[in-house]
Amino acid sequence: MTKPATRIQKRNQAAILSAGLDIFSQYGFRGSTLDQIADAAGLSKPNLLYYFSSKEAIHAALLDRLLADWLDPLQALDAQGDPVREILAYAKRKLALSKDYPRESRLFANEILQGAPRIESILRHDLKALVDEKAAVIQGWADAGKIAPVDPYHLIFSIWALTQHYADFDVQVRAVLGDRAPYDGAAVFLDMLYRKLLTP
Amino acid sequence: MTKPATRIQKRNQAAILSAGLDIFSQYGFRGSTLDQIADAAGLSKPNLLYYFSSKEAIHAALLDRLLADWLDPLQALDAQGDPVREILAYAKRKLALSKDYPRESRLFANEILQGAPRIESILRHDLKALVDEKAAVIQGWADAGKIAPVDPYHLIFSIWALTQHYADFDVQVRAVLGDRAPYDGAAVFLDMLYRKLLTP
DNA sequence: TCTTGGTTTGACCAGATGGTCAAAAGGACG
DNA sequence: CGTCCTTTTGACCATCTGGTCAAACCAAGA
Repeated sequence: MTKPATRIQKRNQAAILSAGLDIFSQYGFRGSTLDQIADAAGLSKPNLLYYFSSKEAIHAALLDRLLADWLDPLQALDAQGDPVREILAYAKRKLALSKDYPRESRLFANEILQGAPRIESILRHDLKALVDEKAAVIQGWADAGKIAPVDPYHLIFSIWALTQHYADFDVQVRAVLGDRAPYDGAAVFLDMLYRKLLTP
Repeated sequence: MTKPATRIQKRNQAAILSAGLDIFSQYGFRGSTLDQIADAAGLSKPNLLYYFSSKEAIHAALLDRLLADWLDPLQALDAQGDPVREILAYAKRKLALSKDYPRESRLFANEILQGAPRIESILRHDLKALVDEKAAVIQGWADAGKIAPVDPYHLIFSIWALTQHYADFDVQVRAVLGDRAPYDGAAVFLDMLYRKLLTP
């Protein structure tokens, strides 16, 4: 029996979550302050705490929303599909996530860097189970000779690393590339890399 | 005419830097406190401030020490050597850095995530110059047909991403792999990946 | 218009945080 | 032992930080 959120509630909650994402993704949980977030959201601190009961609550809401979207692309890897195409498509989806949701990627990176205190159990259970399942699929493809015999776990790690790098290390990438756009070259490079790696 | 550091100075400065590395690499600059660092170093806060004039000073000393070691492996990439062997050796050196100095890797990651306020100019100048130089070398190898025609910048990014991932996302990697050792499989995987990618 | 419930705010609080300082304690060396 | 310089500490401070609360403000329906 939860009452429907009012127009103002929706607007302010969205503003707070966006502001929280800005701040938390840059400074991590401990390094972020409610004043910063309230400022970024255009609200006073007590007003912010009217919508979320604590700093923790904002962070938790963001992590919740993140984790679903984060595991989704791997979930979609289809054991019945064409192996190389499936893996390339997964890499492409992850790269698109980095491009379109870099703040979410950095929020996740910050959480992991701090030792993942709030999501370690999710990593240990949900994430591990999902990766185990998909690794078995990839191992099956390798055993059947449909792709080159690669360690499926490190293959998945490599996709995470290569795609998230462009969001997490954005500042460094741009410092090196100057005014050239990162993501076009990245897409071409990743396509070639995985095509050559996976061809038996 | 700087006086030579005493035995006690050396011991305490080393303890402070190690403690600072522990804390800063986990929580970032803003999220770390002097009390935490003093605790980890086994000193009182005023005593800590007797050796380093401020929180900033500890952090700056760590970044200084880091950056030299960080650029070194790429510097060693030899235009006269065998192309594939040189690039593989670079990847191997970076992977060894991740394995042996994970705290340094995470310190760097934290700094970049926060927008690299303290090292952006170094990235823009020193790092960019070094990468430009080595990218030209790799481009030359590609043009000469000695390696496959890959974008040298994204090749270098990929080495950074793939190696640092094991240090920066250590918690996640271990959560997925369970008790299996990450670095042995990683070395084999990276070797195969770059061998297949670079073979013309 | 009045009422009612959601919304916003200023003032406030306890504890944390970066940093200071004078004084005490320790070590090395004649 | 006495001296001098280094090292350590307890007490302290201003500011920041997460969070509370009562009161004021506003929007919308009766």
